[in-house]
Amino acid sequence: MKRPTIADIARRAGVSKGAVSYALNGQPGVSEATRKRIIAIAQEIGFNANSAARALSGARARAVGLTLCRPARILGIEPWFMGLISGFEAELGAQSYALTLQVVATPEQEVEVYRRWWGERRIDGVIVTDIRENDVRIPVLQELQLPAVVIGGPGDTGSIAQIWSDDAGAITEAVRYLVALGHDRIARVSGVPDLLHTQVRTKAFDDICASLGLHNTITVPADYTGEEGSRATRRLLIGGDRPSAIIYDNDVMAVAGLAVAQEMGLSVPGDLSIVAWDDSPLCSLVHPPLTALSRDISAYGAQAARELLNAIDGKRVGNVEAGRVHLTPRGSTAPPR
Amino acid sequence: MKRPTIADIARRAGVSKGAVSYALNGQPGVSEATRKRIIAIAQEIGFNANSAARALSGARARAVGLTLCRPARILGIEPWFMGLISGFEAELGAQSYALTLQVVATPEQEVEVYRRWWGERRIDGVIVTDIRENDVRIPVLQELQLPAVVIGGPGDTGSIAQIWSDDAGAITEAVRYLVALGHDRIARVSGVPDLLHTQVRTKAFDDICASLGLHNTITVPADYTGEEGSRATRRLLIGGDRPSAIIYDNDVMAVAGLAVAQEMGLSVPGDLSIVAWDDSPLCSLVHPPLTALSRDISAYGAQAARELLNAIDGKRVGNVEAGRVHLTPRGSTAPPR
DNA sequence: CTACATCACTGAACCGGGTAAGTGGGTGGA
DNA sequence: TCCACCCACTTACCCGGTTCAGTGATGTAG
Repeated sequence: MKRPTIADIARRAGVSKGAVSYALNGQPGVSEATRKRIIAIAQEIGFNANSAARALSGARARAVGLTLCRPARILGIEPWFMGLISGFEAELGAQSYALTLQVVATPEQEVEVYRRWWGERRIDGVIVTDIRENDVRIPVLQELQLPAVVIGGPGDTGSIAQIWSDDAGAITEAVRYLVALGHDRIARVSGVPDLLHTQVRTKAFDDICASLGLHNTITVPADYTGEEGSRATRRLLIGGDRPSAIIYDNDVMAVAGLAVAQEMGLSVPGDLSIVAWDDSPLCSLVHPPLTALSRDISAYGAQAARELLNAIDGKRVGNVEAGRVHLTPRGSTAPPR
Repeated sequence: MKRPTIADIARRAGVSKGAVSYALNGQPGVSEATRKRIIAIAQEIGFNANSAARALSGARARAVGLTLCRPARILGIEPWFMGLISGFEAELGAQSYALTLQVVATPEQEVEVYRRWWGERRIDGVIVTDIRENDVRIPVLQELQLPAVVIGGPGDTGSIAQIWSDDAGAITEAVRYLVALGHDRIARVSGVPDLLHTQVRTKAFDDICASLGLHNTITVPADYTGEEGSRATRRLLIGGDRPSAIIYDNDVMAVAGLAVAQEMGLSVPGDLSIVAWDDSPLCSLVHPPLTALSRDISAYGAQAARELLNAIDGKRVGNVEAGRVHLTPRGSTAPPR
């Protein structure tokens, strides 16, 4: 009925609770026979060490934190975060770390949550996403000496580890592919411009377009929602010199863009080619299925979790590039008519 | 540098740590002047009570758990879970409860996670989703006396609180609407048949169809993924007596179904009407936008969190019906040609 | 003027693990 | 034979809050 403690085990085994602690943690100080007996008793009565007591005596909380700072309607529909979370879990679960989640509205609130969590010793480290230029969270993490890994970049995060994928290389590949198909009026609908990875992508897009001698290129900023994706697409398509291909910074906006094109009577890919960034089941769900820049988001998350656990263990962690992004051609891209 | 404790505050205020505890928790036993002084010091040095110490001395862990038992690729794309999580957060955050998440593969693993979390005193209660008939988790929750609320139903959950929405009423409304438009060959692509709410919906669908005298009705089971949605739709559309309308148990399958229809050269809604269950931005993103059964998922989650907090406080919680489901007509439904 | 209640606090025990220091018995080497 | 040393434990204290049983000072009623 009452949840068992090591004292219960000690009593049943006829030893002190110190011995039980040594036995259960694989420490030296007990004989193999006693250890086995103690472990058997623990199993039998379904013992689980009280995490609070453990955390209190200097050990770890065995939990890491993640804050999500996007409106719920984007969090829900974008596969990105859930993919990431699944990846974390795979790694954290194996080490029996728990994941603590908080949805917030602003980066300032994220800072507050970090302070609170760390002050309460609720977590041993945090995973930081959606990093911005001069992100307010970085100095706080350093001040608190709170172990962390940043997903995204590369950018300036001081001593904090970073996991990033080669966004610049990916967008370069996408543009080259479209150019090879014969496109020369390529537009891009980007994510939130404040985010560091948006900036990296925009710069790489401008660079490759310039170096290939493309002039009618444009990046329209949006916010990852379908509504903004539609609006941006409409703006691009009603203009005089309408693009023959659009690259979107997420799958949701790409799907919205496809719907706008269809609504306007344009054929995809005949009149307009579409490339989505971050492939997801959504991309192969629609008709025509969308050509996309794919990466293994779960693996990305797993790697981030691994690095965070290293950082928590005091190991120095530097910048790590996660698995490659590659282009998955599908029905939404073709030579322009 | 070192995170401050109540002992630090006590020293600075020149009182005992007992007094500090009383002051910070609004307990009687200190004068207003002293209380204010202590609170000011706590603020100044950025004090946060160590959650482990608090949990250890009999109090709450101030955290609730949620396990998700679906493949990552569904979790990611379906807005449902993230909407629910946002709803939880709104309520939990206000009471400064944390949400601990675990993604698992089977209901048996969920049981294990519950046992471990509860044994470790990591959580004060759990939110249970995707309830099945004779769900293995129910007896365990009762055995452990772990506070819980079940989302979904209504079904037999013994003494455990339930939050449910009127799925039967909703599907009845959808069928009546389609019949009013002139449809008489209505099909349904359902979610995983083991889940309780799928069974509730299937029974309600069969009942209303029978009572309206519809005979060419069929429910094809699927698993919420786009692939299965496509497959089920294809099966329905190539048959001899093809349906003029299909109701899908989630948005993802509905979008997949739309793509299949388009791919087969059928016009939506001309040749086929489509109704999605659980409205989401995804439904208004595609072309034509999908008629859907809408409910406020976040509010649903918030209510569940509220009930769970009540259950944790030892208040008796019964079955609660969450906000209504209503039909949102959009471009994907029309009278059959 | 005493008896008693109330207030504002203090001191110490307690929660359940982790762990440094201590203890007694057995073994080995000189 | 004696000492040193190791093994297998036990003892006791620590972590940082909460809480209960005092305690001295003050107020109040009889």
